[in-house]
Amino acid sequence: MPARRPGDGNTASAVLDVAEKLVQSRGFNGFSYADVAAELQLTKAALHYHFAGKAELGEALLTRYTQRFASALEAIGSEPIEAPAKLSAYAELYLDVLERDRMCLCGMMAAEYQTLPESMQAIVVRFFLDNETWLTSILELGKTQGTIHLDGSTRDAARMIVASLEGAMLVARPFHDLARFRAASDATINHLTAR
Amino acid sequence: MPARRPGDGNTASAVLDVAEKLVQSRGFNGFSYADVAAELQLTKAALHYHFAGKAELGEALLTRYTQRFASALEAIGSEPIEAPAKLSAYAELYLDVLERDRMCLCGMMAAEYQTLPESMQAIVVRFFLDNETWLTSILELGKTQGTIHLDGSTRDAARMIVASLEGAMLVARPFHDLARFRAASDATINHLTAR
DNA sequence: GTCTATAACGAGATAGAC
DNA sequence: GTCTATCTCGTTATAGAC
Repeated sequence: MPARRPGDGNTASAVLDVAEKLVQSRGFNGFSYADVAAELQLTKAALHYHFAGKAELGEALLTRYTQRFASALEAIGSEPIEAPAKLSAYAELYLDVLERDRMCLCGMMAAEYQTLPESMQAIVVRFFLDNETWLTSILELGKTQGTIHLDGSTRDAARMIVASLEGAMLVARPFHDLARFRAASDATINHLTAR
Repeated sequence: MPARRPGDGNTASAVLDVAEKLVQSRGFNGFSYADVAAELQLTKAALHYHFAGKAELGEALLTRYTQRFASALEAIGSEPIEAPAKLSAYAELYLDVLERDRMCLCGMMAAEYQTLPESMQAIVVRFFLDNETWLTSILELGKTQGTIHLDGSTRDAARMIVASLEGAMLVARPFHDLARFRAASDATINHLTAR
């Protein structure tokens, strides 16, 4: 990943990188154009050229993030591993974020949900729905394989996984404690694994 | 709960009520003195008399919230019911918050953690530690009673409960869906209950 | 694409009258 | 305890030069 140079056509992407980091650590209401501009040694006006307003920047952030996440899910889905391993790989995605001392972008925005423009709210909601749908399919696969055992519905279990991992990130971050996340993550996955 | 009248000595408490609602729904960085003043038909200057600055207001909010929560835990601890019932009562505390379309005050502030004054950060961290300690004692009780079965440590299980419930609130709120919370909450509690 | 300059607004906060 | 008035600063955003 080469460093950005003025006018090299990668500015928009560099802006997204910096803004993403700021939102994931400080929240959408906790950062400003000035913060991004300072870090990239640009002016606020230059940012407005690339992203007309904060809402547009937020939409772009969410769109890129959710697409990346969807690609990661697709990759995990294609791996020739059993369902429990796919769930562990899923949890790893969250851990990767936490390791950089960040909150899930959509988890952060779920907290700030009521203050977001509608265009952004819609993307946040869809992120969670898509995660649930993907997890549901993995859980179904596990049931077929006999590697996953569930008491209730696969949809409910999928929702529980999302909630547990998002909550584990939320709580672990103030403690700077990856072990806190791992414990919650492992307990969640393990208890779904057939005995 | 009688309505507040100017100068009746309940203004500080009324300010806390309004600010608490605003923080729980919009976040600490998502509300302003102007919002509180408007709702109470006061001026911003009057608020500054009661709470010198936003940091002091935030500390007061957290202190009151955590004390109330601690009282609720003490009450549940004293009830003559078995450990699983105590855990259900614990989950009810979260549901009560969600029913008013609010996030846990400390869960919200955990998201915004990096932007908070240190005085507030310390209270947020202690809230989670106190919850874990209380839950750990309940889980120990359950093990003694034979009503709770755990694979790992009581401390890890306590942390998992906190994370799951906070995460379930976080995700359920954008959907305005109490059932989403209940499903995650029930699954979490039930799987700890001895079979 | 990026800049300077500035507009327009809202934020947290303070002084001093009542 | 509450007010009016004001201050200062940071925010989003725009106009227009380069």
